[in-house]
Amino acid sequence: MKVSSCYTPHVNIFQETRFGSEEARVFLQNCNSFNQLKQIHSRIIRFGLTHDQLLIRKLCQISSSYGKINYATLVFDQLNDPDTFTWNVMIRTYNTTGSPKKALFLFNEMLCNGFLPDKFTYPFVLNACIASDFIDFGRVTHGLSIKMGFWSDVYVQNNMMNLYFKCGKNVNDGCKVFDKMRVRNVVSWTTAIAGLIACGKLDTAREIFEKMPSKDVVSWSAMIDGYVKCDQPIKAFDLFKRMLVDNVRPNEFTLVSLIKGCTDLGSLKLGRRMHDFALKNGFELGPFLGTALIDMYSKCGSLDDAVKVFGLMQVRNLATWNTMITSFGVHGYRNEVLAVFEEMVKANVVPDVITFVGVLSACVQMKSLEEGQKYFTLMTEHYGITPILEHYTCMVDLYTRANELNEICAFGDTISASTKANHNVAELLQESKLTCVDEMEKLIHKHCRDYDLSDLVLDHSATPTQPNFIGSIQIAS
DNA sequence: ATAGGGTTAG
Repeated sequence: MKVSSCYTPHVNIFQETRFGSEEARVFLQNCNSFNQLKQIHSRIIRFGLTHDQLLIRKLCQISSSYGKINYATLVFDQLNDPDTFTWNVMIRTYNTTGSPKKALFLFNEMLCNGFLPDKFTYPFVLNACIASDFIDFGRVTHGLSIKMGFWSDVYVQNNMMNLYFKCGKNVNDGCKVFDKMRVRNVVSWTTAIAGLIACGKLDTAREIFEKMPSKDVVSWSAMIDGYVKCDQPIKAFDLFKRMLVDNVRPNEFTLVSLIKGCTDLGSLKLGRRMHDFALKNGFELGPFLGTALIDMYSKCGSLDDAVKVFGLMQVRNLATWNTMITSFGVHGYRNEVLAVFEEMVKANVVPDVITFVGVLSACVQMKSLEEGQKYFTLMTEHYGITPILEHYTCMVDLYTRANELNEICAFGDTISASTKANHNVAELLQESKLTCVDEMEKLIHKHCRDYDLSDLVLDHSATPTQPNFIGSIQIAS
């Protein structure tokens, strides 16, 4: 046995014996992982360099950039004199790690300690206000930004507009901000369009869209998605065709909206067409695109294709699993529902309320009280999920079949206590009958027309690496 | 270092 080939010497990134502020700075500059950062940090402590505020600030900033908010907070607390940049970094990281309220607390602390925000601080803070649904905090910030002279910054104004549209659902205030802006960029226009679409002002949004001096993918996608959301998929596809003519390359967002439009139309033909478009143009089957396709195929009647897409997906998220589970359920494949559920658990994906609606419904289809009880207990005790009306409805169904009167009565009390008066169980049950395939088909024929994209000519030889690949798509005249 | 658009639901 050759010992030498097995022996790998321990690699130490710190070869120098001397480790001063200068060396630490260089190491931090070249640091490219959180683990390395921790090693450098421990060196800094061991060599007594913690008095160097610049080093500590850098440590804080870099750990933030890795999203390690707890670590960053510990470091931040050791700073005697954090600069505005570092405050900003901390506020942003609290936002991106899902604690927008803490971001606002930090902003408050920043002001109390006499630190002045700069033009970067406001966008972070406004985002935190939106995420926390704190419109009043946002208004105060608005006033502050004016007092401090940062009002004219486009970033500040765009975020302000977003606050009023999104958080306050306040069309007037949002539009006021937009009107008052002297300089607008694509984001300003798109924010206004998206804001108006939430508030239901689709026509006004379209007017602004047409006035836009230059539109990018996001602007087109926002408008397209608006039509899909407002139940006007045909208009969405018309816009999509115009977008291609304008040589704007669609992205995953655009396609997901359009596929949703196919689902709403119930058009398998158009859905396949969009899938084909995605494949031919080299789109990856990411969790959003894939999930939208699974849902489309399932609801348009082709469970086989839904399963195929699911099988091809490299990255799946919770919605992907839920959609597959629900799809099997709707099509009556209860054993598959449970199989997919077990696979999901094995893949370490934590199920949620929706997952168990699918799972318990499958138990009802199997008429298996035993399975139902098993999963109900798993849901409440192992996953700590509070049951919703749909879960109770399944359990009542199972207990009724088994003639377990005591259980039914117990559930009856729970349901009465936990649901609002306007929840009508009978209505829900009535609606659920629509999932029977015959009814679905009737509905589709009644309400949906097959929209044809045959005038859209796709060049199959186009490859995603060609930057101007859209140029190969023509609209036949 | 900052901003706008997306999928699932008995």
